Amino acid sequence: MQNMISEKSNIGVRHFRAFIAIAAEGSFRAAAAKLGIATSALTEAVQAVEQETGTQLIDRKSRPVELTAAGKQFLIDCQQIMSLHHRALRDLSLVGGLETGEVSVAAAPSLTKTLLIPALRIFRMRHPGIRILIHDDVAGRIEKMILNKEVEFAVAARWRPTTELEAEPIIHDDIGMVCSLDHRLAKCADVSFGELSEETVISLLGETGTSAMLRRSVHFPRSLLEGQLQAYSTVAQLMMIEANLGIGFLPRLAMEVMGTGGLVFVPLRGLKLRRACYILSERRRTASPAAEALKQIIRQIAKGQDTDPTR
Amino acid sequence: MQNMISEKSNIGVRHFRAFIAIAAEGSFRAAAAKLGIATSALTEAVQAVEQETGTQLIDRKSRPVELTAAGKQFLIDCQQIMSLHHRALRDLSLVGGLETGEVSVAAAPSLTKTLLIPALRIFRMRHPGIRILIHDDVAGRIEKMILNKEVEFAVAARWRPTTELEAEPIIHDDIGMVCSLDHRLAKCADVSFGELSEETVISLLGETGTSAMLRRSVHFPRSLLEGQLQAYSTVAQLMMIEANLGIGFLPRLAMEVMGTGGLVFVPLRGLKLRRACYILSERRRTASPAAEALKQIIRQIAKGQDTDPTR
DNA sequence: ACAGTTTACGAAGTCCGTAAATATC
DNA sequence: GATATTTACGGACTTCGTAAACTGT
Repeated sequence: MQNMISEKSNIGVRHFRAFIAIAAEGSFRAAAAKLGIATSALTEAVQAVEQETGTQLIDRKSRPVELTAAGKQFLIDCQQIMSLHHRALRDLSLVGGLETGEVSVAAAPSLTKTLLIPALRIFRMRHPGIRILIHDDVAGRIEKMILNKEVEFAVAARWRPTTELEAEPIIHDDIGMVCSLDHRLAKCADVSFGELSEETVISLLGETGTSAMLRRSVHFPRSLLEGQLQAYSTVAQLMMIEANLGIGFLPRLAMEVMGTGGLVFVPLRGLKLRRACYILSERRRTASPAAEALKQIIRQIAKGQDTDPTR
Repeated sequence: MQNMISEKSNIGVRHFRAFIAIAAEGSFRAAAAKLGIATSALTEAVQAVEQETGTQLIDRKSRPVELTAAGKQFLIDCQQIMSLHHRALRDLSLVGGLETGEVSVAAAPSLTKTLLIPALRIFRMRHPGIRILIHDDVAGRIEKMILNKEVEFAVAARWRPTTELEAEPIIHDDIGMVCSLDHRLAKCADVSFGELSEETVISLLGETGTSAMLRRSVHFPRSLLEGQLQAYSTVAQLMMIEANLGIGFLPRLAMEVMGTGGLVFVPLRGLKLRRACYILSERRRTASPAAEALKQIIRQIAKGQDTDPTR
């Protein structure tokens, strides 16, 4: 007798289904009807198991046919296997069908409010079973989180171009002066650097994407780069600006982090600075269906929000 | 999307095996080598699952290929299913392979010692994993035990022919006089009824297979039918005979219940009475492999023991 | 006799191998 | 450019249906 039992066996779910149906119906005929196949197929299936294991499962010498002792034990095993089989495939289908699962995203704070949150509102409605984990952090951290697989993708400006990351541009964000509604320049359509020489500048500590961009611009005055007041976070910076302690240079969307409140965005006259924002993903890694769905919604939202008329 | 997930799905152990191997080896190629099939078969198998569930299991855009989150969960399910699958078929094979299981037999006391016990000695050696349950009882009870499915089969003389029971003759058992070694007739080659007229007869209470047979025989003297001493069981009857309290009329094999001790079997001159002993089974019911194996051994033993030279 | 099961055989589908194309590193 | 995976396609094996033979009530 071959002892390779089940290692290379052809016995599969088909046989289990057949046997379970016969056991349940008490007859090959009824089971065949229930499964929608011919009785000969059932005969063949049961015989295959019996031959392979050398054990009779069903006693046909009685009507109605009756399970042998071994068959009764095997039936329990079959039912358990089929139950697991069913659950495994159903769970898998739910993931693919976006009915369950999880997606974790990182987002720059500036994009969280305008882009990610509106996208999430739609996504939640469409796929209420999917859990979403948001990590909002600064640009440098975000890229690391993707590479560490802590998040599946991110919505952020690009920090340092890496070959490991794929960046799909989705929205453009103008950089300009931000001040309080109460500021003397709040009502201007735009502002020149000459008008700003007396202003208190509130900047961020250390290097950020925006500060790097400003420094790279030959037109932007060096004197305005380092602020008299420096905040650690964008939120602190904006709170100070809102309190009219000074002005700052920020992307428009970053300003909107603070809500519709007392802040005004004033473009810089003669200097069109804009940063591109991207969906950042790890290269050579396929997004989960949930992540892909969320990305798609983000693209839609971004299309509507983008300040670039060429898109 | 079709929601008949797994109800009629073709996903089976083949797919699970393929996926598990790929996950374990981290590569289609290595998995194919391990399973001894072509990589294209693995591609096909994984794609089938992915298509059916609409969920990607493996991220091929990286080397080595990597399971997706859904794939990792599915892997656990696959392993569990395959483990059950393996165990179910192995258990079944063990039963068929007579490595485990149980068989219950009834036997007439007279046949237990000469037939069943020698058979069991062989059976135990060949199939030590099989549990055996022996019910020794009188003929009338034995048949009921078969019909009640308390035992799978019995070794006994036939009691009342029933259509429900199948009787396979295996051994013939001469009926003769049994007396103590110390009895005056103990050394005779045979004995006539005339020599027995003075003897004390020890019989069994009520009707037994043997007494019915003796009564049916026109040559057997009516005076010897009812004993002066009557015992309830064959053992008690034989003990009294051994104590030389009288003689009895019994089948030879029944006498041997008492061991090689102080009893002698003396044929009846001019009267060849013999009972047939059978393997009794329920009609239209297939024996378990263990039962069939035991039956086969019993047949072998019976062949050697049978007093009928025509067999 | 009748209903149920098995056998025989042929059609359709599944599985798997070869080899060429494509993708990743 | 080397290694890995997928695609295309064809042959062998499985699976299943039909119909006839067989078995049990």
